[in-house]
Amino acid sequence: MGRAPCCDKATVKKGPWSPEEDATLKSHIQKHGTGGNWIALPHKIGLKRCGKSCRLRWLNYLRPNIKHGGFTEDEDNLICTLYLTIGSRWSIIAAQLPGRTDNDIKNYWNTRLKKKLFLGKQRPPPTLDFSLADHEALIMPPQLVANSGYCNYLPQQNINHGEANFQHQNVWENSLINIPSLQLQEGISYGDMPQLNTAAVTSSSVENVSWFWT
DNA sequence: AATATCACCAACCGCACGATA
DNA sequence: ATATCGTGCGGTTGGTGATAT
Repeated sequence: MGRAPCCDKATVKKGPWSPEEDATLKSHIQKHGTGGNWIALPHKIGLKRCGKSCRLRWLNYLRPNIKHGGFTEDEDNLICTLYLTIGSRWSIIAAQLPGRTDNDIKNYWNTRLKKKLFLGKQRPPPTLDFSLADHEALIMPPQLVANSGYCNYLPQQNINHGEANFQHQNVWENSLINIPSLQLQEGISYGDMPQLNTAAVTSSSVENVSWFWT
């Protein structure tokens, strides 16, 4: 037996939100908060919506200080850098971009940035397939948390030698390296994109991560 | 002008996880 | 210890407008 659905799908309304629904939800949350229970919220305010749908609508659209569209070059670079570093962990990436939602960034990546970054390339970008513990170790050194910065991986050796070591380092102030530009400037084809050597990545040895050109 | 294809994005779905009874 | 529930997340879908043929 599967898990019980969170709402009655026969009676719940789906599809685009009307301005009236938006106003009802926004007004209630601004006055009373979510009440800590999204499932109960729609019943309480008379919306024929699933609680999850209300939560999504609030977080992605109605919440104050949400920015839509108009991504800057800096934001592009940060998204690309973080994606190449931690993969599709959109909530973590969104946390580095004030006013942006994970859904927005995910859509932006899937529809535009991926194409921009890998324009004309034959294969999709490499997936970074290593454990959660490794992700955490890679992206959350103490300095990173303290400074709300992020880490980066930079090539140490000549890329023509078939193997390049990327050294973990924190990136401060204006020292962010534009990975997409770097790849384009160096004329590296997609086939040269680094594949993560997962065997080289452990929580205890993240200072030097090896990548291999394929 | 009509049709097909593409691009974008809001919203849905199912799963995993943590809290709690 | 375990079952249940609510929440958060990432993947995917479907509607709509823009563009190409």
